[in-house]
Parts: sequence; C-alpha cells; structure tokens
Amino acid sequence: MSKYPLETIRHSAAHLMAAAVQELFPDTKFDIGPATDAGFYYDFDMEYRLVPEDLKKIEGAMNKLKNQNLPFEKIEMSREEAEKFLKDRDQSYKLERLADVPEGEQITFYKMGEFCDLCRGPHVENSSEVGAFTLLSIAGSYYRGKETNPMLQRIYGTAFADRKELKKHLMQIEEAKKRDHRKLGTELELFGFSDKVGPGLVLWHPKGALIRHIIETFWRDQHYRNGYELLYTPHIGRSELWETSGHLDFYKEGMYSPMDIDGTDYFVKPMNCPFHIEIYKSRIRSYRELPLRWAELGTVYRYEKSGVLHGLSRVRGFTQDDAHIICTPEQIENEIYEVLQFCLFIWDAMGFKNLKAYLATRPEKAVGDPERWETALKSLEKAVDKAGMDIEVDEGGGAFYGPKIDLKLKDALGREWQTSTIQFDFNLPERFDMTYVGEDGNRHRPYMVHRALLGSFERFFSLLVEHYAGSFPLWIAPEQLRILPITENQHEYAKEMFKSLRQKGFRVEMDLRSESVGSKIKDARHARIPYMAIIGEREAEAGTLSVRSRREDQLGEMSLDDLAEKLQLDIDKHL
RNA sequence: GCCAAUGUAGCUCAGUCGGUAGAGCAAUUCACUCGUAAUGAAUAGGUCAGCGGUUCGAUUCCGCUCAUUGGCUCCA
Repeated sequence: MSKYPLETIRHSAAHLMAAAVQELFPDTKFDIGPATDAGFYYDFDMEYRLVPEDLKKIEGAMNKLKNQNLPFEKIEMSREEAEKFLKDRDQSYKLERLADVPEGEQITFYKMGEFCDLCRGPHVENSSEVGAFTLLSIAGSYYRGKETNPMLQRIYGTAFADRKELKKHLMQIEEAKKRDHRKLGTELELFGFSDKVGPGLVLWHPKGALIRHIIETFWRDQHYRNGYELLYTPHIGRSELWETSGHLDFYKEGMYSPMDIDGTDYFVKPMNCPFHIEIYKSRIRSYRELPLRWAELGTVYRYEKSGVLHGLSRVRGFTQDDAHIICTPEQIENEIYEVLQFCLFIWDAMGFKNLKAYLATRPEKAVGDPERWETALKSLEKAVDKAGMDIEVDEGGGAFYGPKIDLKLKDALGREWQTSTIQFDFNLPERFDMTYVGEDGNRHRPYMVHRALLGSFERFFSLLVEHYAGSFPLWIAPEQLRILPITENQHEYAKEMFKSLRQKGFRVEMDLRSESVGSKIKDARHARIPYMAIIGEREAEAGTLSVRSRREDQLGEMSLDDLAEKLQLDIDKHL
C-alpha cells in the first residue's frame, strides 16, 4: 500500500508524463492532465503527430525521471507572476486555465525536474513514488471538449501503487476484451454487420435472433401483466407529423433525408411518440380510461455520426422497448412508481443488479408549466426513494420538455451506457393538443411519460452478452442442450432422445459428426451450450443420458424425465 | 463530424525491401467407431477493403473513398 491515494499517484504520473513529453518535444504546449477512474491522461498541443511507438519512448523517459528521485516542489505565485511565467513559456492553454482560477484563490505550481505546471495538487513528494505506470493509447481531444476548438493530442495511461496491481489491472482489461460483445457476437454467431448493408445497421443471425425473440416474448408477456397494451406503428410518416411534433425543428440532424411519395415528403421515424399520440387522438378520451399505457417494440432510425458507432451499443437502426403513459395529474405519482418498479423487475429477471440512476432536473430553457415540473420531479424523486436506489442528480440536466430518470450500465470495458429512461414530456401534449374530458366535463391536458426499460434491444443485447460472457442463462440460451453420441451405433437412440426433448419444448441439437467425444465436448463448451448429454453404448442400453453442464460438472447418468425436470427447474430460475 | 491507427481466407494472424500470397482453427471429403476440453489424411477456400496514380509490373509506394478500432464531440 502506498501512503498516497490512487488519484494522487495517477495525477503525479500525468505530470511525470508531461515532463517526459517536454523533454522529448520541447515546443509542446500543455493543457491539463487529470487522474481518471481508470488512470490518467494529459492533453498536448504540438506540431509533431504522435505515433504509437512514441509511447515506449515517453515511457522510457518517464522511468528515467522517476529514477532520478526528483522532488515535486510546490511553488506559490501571485496571479501576475503566474501570468508572466506562462507567457514567457508561451503556454497559451495554461494561461486560459489560469484565468479560470477564481479570484482570491492561491495560485500554485508544481515543479518536478524541468517541468513546472500550473496545478492545484496534491502530488506525491518524490518522482520515485509515482508507482507503476504504463501508457496505453493516443487519442484526439478537443480543447475544453468543444467541437469548434482545436484538437489536442491526448495520451492515456494508467498507474498503480505497485507493479502487481498494475499487472492485475492490465490482465483485467485483457479478460474484459474477451467478453466484448463484438468479439463474442462473431464467435457465437449472434449478430453481424455488412459493409454492403451499411454501418450501424445490425444483422441478427439465427442464434442472436432467437435470444431476442425469447426476450421479446417475455417482455410482451410482462407488459400485459403490468397493464400495458401493445401497439404497432409504421416506420415512416409524413413531414406534417414531424412538423407538428417539432422534430423537424429540433431533431433534423438526427433524421434521414425524406423520401418523396406522390409529391409528399415522408421521413423514417427517429422516435415512436408521434404515432402513439395519433392513436390517442383518434377519438375523444375520457378520464375514465386513463391511465393509458401503450407499449411498442418500435424500430427507429437515427443518423449517428460515423465516429460514434460502436458494435451494438451505438447503432443507426434500433428497436426501442418504448412505451408512453398518458394519465391524469392525480395518477402521475403512482404511475412513475410503478414504471420504476417494473423496470427494476425486468432488469432483475435478466440478471442485472448494478444499475446507476441519474435524475435530470429543469434546465434554464424549458417548456411547460413550472408547477407540473415540480410535481413531475417530486414523483420521480419519490419513486427512486421508495426503490431505495442511489441516485446522482444532474441539476438542470433535463431535456427542455421535461425531467427524467436515466439508468446506466457499464460494459465489459467500463464504459457507461444509458439503458432505461423515464421521461416526462410537457412539449408533445401541447403541440398535438392532447386532451381528455375530466369528471367536470371540461377538457384537460394529460401528463405524458416516455419510458424505455431495456432502452433498445441492440444496446441491451450488447450488455447481456458481456454480462454473461456469452454463457446465457438456460431460459435464454439459444441452444440449451446438445446430444453427443459417442459412436455411430448410438445415432438412432440419440435421435429418439432428441425428438422427445424437442417435443417437450427444449432447444436441443445433436452432434452427429464422427469426432471423438472429447472433441465434441470441447466444441459444445466453446459454444457455451449449458448442458451436454453424452450417449454411449451403456446409456443406450440403460435408456439414460450422461449429463454434464458447461461449468464442467459431471452430473451423472439420468433418465429422460429426470433430465427434463432438471432443465425445467433451471429455466424457471429467473422468475 | 474531428484526431489517430488499422484493413491479407469464415475466424485469428504471418508475409511480400515492388515480380498476383501462407499458417492454425473452421468448412468439405475419405478413413477411423472412439467414454467426458482437439483421431488422422486429403481437398477446397483470396480481385491482399474499393477506386485512381506512379511503374515493364502494385497486395506492397502515393492519393482518394469506404469500413473498423481507440478517443473527442454528440446522443430528445
């Protein structure tokens, strides 16, 4: 254990790296170099374009500096001194950062060797205490994260107190890469992409499609049980619809170009809401029929910038497990509560527990009655509170049309992805003039809530694959059991067993190749088949099957009925 | 979209300092009929991402395009 927090070690490693970069590339202008969750980075501006080989050089220079036992000296300066210091060294980014330091705050620099950096600290006392570090990658990054600013060169690295921990971390990254859904998707033949079809457009292969089908069936069933009705709506709609909804004003960059049909422009839908609203508006609605809970597995298409596409996590065509809840003000609190409970139930059934909740409140520019915002926010807070979830509040981070709760999940490589969302909408009910007739005989404006539980099937599937590393629980495994006859003499008996198990509704396959049983087991394990049934002369004679699971357990010989019972018990586990 | 890297068989990758390519796994065929993580042999499989340029000749060098990867930005 080091006497310093990891953050201090990492931040100091960032300084060490900057010092090495200054040594190797003296014309470098420096921006900032913070510690992160997984390591550290530093942003540089220089003429020279860094190449991957440079990482080794820089790392070498860092090690040299480390071994010189250089002290980290804290230097206090007045604002004027600091300005002069940075101006003399032509550090324009640092000058701007200096201007951000609040008036009255002590300005400090940290000097280590030749490198002296505007910095709040703290640091380790001596370069020898930076611990074990390694540089990982080079990336571009806009200055201050703004697209219109120049792009700086960023180097990512990570540091730990000692070599052992660093090694452990690097091993973890390697392990995580093995469960990356993009890799497993190809290996297990779950899904794919085709250059001919286009980027961000998913092709669900049979096994992936089967899993999706199973989950969709479960999803529909649970929605019926929870008082939802299901809708189907078209994939395209006239421009007028999108004008009314406002999408053509504020979401046009996310939409694909219109197609001309009989002289009218039609747009592929980026969202399902306007269609659901049109169903709502197909007749006069009474308070007696509220709340309405309308769900749809709605496939939408959005233009996502080419650089952001990522496996199944960020695509251009995807299916949301969407629903809209339309209700009265009296009903809203309970509706929100139930949605959140339902949401957590679904995630739990899928085997996930570590969701992080984010609450986004009213931004400066917003539409809708402030009182309604207040009620909405309260109902969200209450629901989260009752569910006992930890929540991070993003003050002013809501959409202009309403507050929301988002749930996020981390992928195998630690990147966070938004999945569930529960959003109020004070905009569309106005734009479409949605009303219901109240008890008083007058027309009232209903509350409308958008929600998606899994988010989209594509993103959800990426998380599911990584969560289970491809070893899906039995109820969603595309192939639940594989029958492995030892020789051709058992083929007939194997086929009998196969037929019976299929009749009972299990997803079973046979491996009738003339391979050794060891080889068949290897392949079945590689395919993450939950159960294998081995059939040799002994079993064929006794009318049994020798069962083993992918977890390497030998489960022994059992009858067909016992096997079926065992499988069924395992299948029902998630409920 | 921006900064950078990469693109060779279905998959993982080697290779060619410019003379049209190779391995392992997978596939197919044949032999083997086998007891719990790899039986053997043979065969087939590639416009070396695409287009253009330089060259006697380009998979290799150059340019553009497309796609992927790592980031940034964005994500109603």
